[in-house]
Amino acid sequence: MRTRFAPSPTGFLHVGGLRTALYAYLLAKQTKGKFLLRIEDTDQTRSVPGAIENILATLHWAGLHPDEGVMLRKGVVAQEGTKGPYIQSERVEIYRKFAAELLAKGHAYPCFCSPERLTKMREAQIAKKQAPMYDRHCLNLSKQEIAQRLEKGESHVLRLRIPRERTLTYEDEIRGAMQFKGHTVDDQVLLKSDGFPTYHLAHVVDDHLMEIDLVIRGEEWLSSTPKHLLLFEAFGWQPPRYAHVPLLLNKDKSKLSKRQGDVATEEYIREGYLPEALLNFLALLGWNPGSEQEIFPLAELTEQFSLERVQKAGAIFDTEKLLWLQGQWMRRLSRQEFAERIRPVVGERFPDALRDSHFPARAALIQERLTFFKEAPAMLGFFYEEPKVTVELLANPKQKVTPELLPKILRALTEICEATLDDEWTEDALKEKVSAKMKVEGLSQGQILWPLRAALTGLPYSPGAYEVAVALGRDTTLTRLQTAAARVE
RNA sequence: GGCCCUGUCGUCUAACGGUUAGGACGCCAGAUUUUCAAUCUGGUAACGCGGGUUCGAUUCCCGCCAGGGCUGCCA
Repeated sequence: MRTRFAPSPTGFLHVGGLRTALYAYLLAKQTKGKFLLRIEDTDQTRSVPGAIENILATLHWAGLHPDEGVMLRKGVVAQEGTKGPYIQSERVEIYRKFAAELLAKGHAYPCFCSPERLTKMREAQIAKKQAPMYDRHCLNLSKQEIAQRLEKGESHVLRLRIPRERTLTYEDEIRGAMQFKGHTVDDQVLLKSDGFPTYHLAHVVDDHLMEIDLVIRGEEWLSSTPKHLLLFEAFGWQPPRYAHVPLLLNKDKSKLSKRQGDVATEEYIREGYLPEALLNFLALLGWNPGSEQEIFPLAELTEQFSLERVQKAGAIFDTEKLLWLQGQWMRRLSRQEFAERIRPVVGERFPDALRDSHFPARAALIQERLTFFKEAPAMLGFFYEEPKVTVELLANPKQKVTPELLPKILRALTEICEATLDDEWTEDALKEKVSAKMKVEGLSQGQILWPLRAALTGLPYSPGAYEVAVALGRDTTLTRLQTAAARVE
């Protein structure tokens, strides 16, 4: 199966677009077909420089690599495939040729109406509570007049002539049987006065020429589908199957917009989300596996995805679950990869981390405690700089550690550590000695371990006392205990 | 206004005539625990409304209501 994703280069990649791209990608991969990327830049006024690179880079981050069409090669925009060009602005001659065919066959007609007249016409229609639609003023022009005005080079567009008496039907892959009455469909502009095609013409021509057999796009295109069907028919082409995916919604259920939150995929990249987490989240917004599985690597999505299980109703883009998925995916990283990923992040603030041979072991202590890599420096800082230990931190009412008790506790801890040699400096050995000491001194676990952990880390919460002591080593542990002891005297 | 789409816990969703309406996130409680996370257990919470059809409707039909999309020489 050949599917495509066809964004407009108007800025960033919208998360809704990413989901559409994901679905198209999954179906292509599932059928061992091709996933194409086409750029729809027929609106000269909206194209933004750099947007193509930006969108491609984001798709690359997500791992949705196009097999054909526009793609990034060594960071540069390139086009690959035999059915190009894949950037619509480079295809205008093609569209003009097909537009001429439509004109010749009588499926389209030139329209000379000025924007002003059209605006007035619409206003009048609305005032009369009529549906705003082109009144076919130019359809009634005589052949000579048309020829004359064309001859003069008068500005005009080309409109699709909708057979008003027809009823257009098709079977949507997601929504089922669809039906539209011709007289409710407007005579759509196909070719603009600047010679560029509108989306409608370009979509039909391109998806036919590029042999796309399944068009996956947002629900906002549902009501223009009859126009597209008519175009395929006018050209005598087999139309593709259509799957209109439900919209992603704001909290108030309106179409997801920039105004009400982060809709740019880049924003989530910047936040530090893993592509696996975002894709997993997006896949489940509108699709379900029919099982109770929640965690889906891309490969499993590819295996299990099906349009039959795509939801018809729109889904509110609520990122709470995304956060949870992010945590899940963090924990799924191998220890080694996790360490490699956070090392540069920690190194930015603590250069020593870059040279630290113990770094992987230390990183392992926080893997299940963080959600984003950027949290790592704050959590591992105590390995690379002296913690700021205060009496307030060392004492803890909940653990029944009073300031008065601290000297005694810290002395006990120091004794334990002094009595534990380097070669027996393990969690088990320390545990054993600590519990023996507890009994002798009449202290509870909390009373002895809270101050130990606090003295070593300077943090109200952190990995456990024993883990930290072992990761820090005997010497540093003793030094920090002494520092803390000095503080409480 | 017209056309079209949609309607199950707060959110994402399962169910395809008969279920104590299931799961996940969130939230709450408990367990674990030196802290914070993580983890485990339990709890909270939904079929928009009204008519049909049927022995029986969340499920099928109709109407209503609500929300949304489109209604551009934007995509």
